[in-house]
Amino acid sequence: MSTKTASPLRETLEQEIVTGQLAPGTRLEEMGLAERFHVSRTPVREALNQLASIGLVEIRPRRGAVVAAIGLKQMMEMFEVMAELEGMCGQLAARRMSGDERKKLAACHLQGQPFSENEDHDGYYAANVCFHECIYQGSRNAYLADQTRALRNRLAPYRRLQLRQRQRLSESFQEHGKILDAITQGDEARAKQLLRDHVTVQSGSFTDFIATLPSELIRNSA
Amino acid sequence: MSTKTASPLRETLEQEIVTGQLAPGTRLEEMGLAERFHVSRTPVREALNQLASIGLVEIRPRRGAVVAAIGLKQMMEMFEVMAELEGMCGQLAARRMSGDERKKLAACHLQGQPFSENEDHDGYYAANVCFHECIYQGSRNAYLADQTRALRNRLAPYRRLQLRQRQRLSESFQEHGKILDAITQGDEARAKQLLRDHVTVQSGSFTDFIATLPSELIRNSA
DNA sequence: AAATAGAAAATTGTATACAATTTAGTTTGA
DNA sequence: TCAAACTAAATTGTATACAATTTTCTATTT
Repeated sequence: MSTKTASPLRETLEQEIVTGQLAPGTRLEEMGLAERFHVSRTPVREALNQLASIGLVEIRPRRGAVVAAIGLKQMMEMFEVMAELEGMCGQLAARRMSGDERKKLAACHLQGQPFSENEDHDGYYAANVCFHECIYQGSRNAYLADQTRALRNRLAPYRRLQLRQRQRLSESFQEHGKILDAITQGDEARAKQLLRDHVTVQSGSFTDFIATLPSELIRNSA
Repeated sequence: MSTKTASPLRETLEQEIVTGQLAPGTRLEEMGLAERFHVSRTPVREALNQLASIGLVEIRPRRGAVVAAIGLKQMMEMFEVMAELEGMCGQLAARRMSGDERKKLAACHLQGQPFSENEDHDGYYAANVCFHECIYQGSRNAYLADQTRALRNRLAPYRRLQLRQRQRLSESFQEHGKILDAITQGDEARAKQLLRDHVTVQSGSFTDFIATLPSELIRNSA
């Protein structure tokens, strides 16, 4: 909505939430944010509204805004949807990607190799985003890409922790290799299945994933 | 966000957009809406923000808000996603619905029969919503249900027109019957496929659908 | 007469002021 | 000493005022 003030504000907060700088459950007081960004409460409220609409913050009427803490049930639900959307992206990408796009995807993949070998989590995280972004674009469905990206961002604070597990990096990299093959060969069904699995169970059991999450990040009674 | 004022305002506007009372492309001036609802511009802006986040209105910075007009390309993209989400709902519903829920779905289905036979479009539309809502609930995935419902609402102004086509009602009713069967029998794959087709091509060609849309409703250059 | 430039009006974005509700702190009672 | 109730402070929701940009209308020139 707002152009000059509220928009950068939204982006900054979104970034901090997605990266985990602002942990789920953190209170977001309008006055505090207004002072921090040297603006009035009005654009702050707009930004919070927008973040609430994405689901990144939760606004309880008359009781302020907090960084959204996702309950266990809801998180499983979101991963279930995420898997399907990622799978769909992969399927469409396998069908529709141009030759150049396939080459670029391969390049993105290789770019992650050194990070994977050196266990550079932050580096691999960036390469990982790039790889998946390529697939989103390749689906040739901008709306699907937007939705999938939004959900990925919303789950990012949790997925990020997951990638910190030992050996998760090399596993992820190997899976990317298989996905790249399937897409390169135009094998829609296989690309879909691989991407679905890649996201959901992340090659290990979902229970393992849950077990590694700090309990503070999970809302207890929701 | 806001409780007393902005929330009902949002619901009213959303309803009017979804039902087509406010046609795509209609300008939404803040002052005008403020006077109409006897409130200030502040809650109006909040409501518009929320509607923009759902995608029901488009806000161009410094240039006001209009009811979102979906371009042809984007509409096809959204239908593609919608089909997948509906199919997923059907698949999960076939797997997870309780006996009672299946009975309720059957009841919803039968409820639409008279409307279908009498060509009562408004009546059938309501029954149709009920039928699909049952499936959403049955997926036991509240997040998926929310997303699917939101997309359905966003496409509602266009789908509504489609249902007005001759014989579309009885076709839809017959398809519902098959879907009900698949879900009742727990045939996940078939339920998924049937619901996918039900949404997308709507049993006829997508081109036919496009051809029946008034050109005013489609944004020409986007 | 048409087109362009300028000015005025209207509309959006932001800030501030006010009202209402919630939360926290203190006091009083059992 | 603990609990409950009342008061005060803080925070959110709404309204209004002001600033900035866009749009429209008019006037002048070609």
